[in-house]
Amino acid sequence: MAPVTSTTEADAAPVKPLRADAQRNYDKLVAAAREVFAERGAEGSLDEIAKRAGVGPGTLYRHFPTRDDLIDALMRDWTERVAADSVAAVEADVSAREMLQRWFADLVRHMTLHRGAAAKLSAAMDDPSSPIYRKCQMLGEANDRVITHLIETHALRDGVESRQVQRLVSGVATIVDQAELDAEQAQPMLNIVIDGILRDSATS
Amino acid sequence: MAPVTSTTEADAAPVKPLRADAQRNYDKLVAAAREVFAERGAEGSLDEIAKRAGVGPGTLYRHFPTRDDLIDALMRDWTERVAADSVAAVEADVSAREMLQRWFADLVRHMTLHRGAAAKLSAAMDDPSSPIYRKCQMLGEANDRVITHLIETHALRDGVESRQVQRLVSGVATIVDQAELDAEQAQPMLNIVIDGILRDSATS
DNA sequence: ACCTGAACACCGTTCAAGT
DNA sequence: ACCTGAACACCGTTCAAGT
Repeated sequence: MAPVTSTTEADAAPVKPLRADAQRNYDKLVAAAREVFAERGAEGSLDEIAKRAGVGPGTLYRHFPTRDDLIDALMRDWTERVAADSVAAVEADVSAREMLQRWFADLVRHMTLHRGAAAKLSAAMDDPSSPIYRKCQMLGEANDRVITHLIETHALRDGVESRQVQRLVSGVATIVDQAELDAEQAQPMLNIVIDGILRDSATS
Repeated sequence: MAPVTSTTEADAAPVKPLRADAQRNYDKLVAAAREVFAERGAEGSLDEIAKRAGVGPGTLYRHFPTRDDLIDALMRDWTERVAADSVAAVEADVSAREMLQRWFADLVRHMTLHRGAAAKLSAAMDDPSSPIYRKCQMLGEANDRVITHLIETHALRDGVESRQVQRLVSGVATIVDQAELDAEQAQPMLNIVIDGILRDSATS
């Protein structure tokens, strides 16, 4: 939620500058991909994306050799939003339980960017060769931020590892996505996870 | 594990008898599907399956109008194994924690029958129109058996619902599948779930 | 009643030709 | 340096013709 420092939405990516027409095509492809993935999910037709962007299929391949490269591009400002939410969670003046409830809800929401996104992110978590591996790392760092803070506060059980928590919540996000549940239906599952990592003293 | 009462492996399905050649093709298709799904996962080529079975593509469609009908057929004796494991878990003379550890490991193993199976089962859980919905219900009943037993033993926290537990463990199975983790790597996640549903008194 | 295989549609991917 | 679009390969799905 909190409107943290974020570089201005548009361009400014750390890639070498493109020719004007190439940049225009790049942007149109990303916009078209955002549309198609929103409608059809992560397996939406690449042909359709090229068509909507008004370019030939070869142009799509030149800019994005694989489908995941395209997904990665369309998540450019996503990372910042995730990080901002994790910072907001840590800085909030609430109980450990409430902090986890908010953060996990954020995590699930971010991972269900579009249909199939949660599954892709889950699979990429352990695959450094994936184009979206970096995005997963960022997600991991954001989760680390919250979990580490709670460990330092002695709110969590001994032995709780951030990585395991991330996997587990990713599993919840994937289920929410695949079974087309809405956000509220994730809460009971997340509460079990929270009870599973919170120290007994903090229990209801 | 326990070799519970199971009808003899082969035919004897409750469907109307097929003509001899049709039955032979049916069996060859199921066998070929088992192979291909084992190698390529749940999205393996149907063409390839027909080819390996030595039949035309039309024959595959006659017997199995959708991919999920084929998956359902190949899980015919799967249900019994799942049920048997849940009975064995309940009858085992072990602690609640150990019972859950065994049962959840069984559940994950059964759901990762082949690549993509866990995701399919998770999606079908809330979709009565799915050909494999019945399989999910059976899975649910097996899980109910264990969870209900533990509730009656007062081993679980108040408010724990079998359905939520099933979804959560399905999430773990899906992650295990997608990130290609092996069985042992699921244990830390499952332990969190167990801590999340076990009453405090039973904690390590 | 069941099977075959040609035919069609759709999609991903490549690449020669163009600017 | 980048784009186009034809061409190819592969796959799912249908259906007329056969037995």
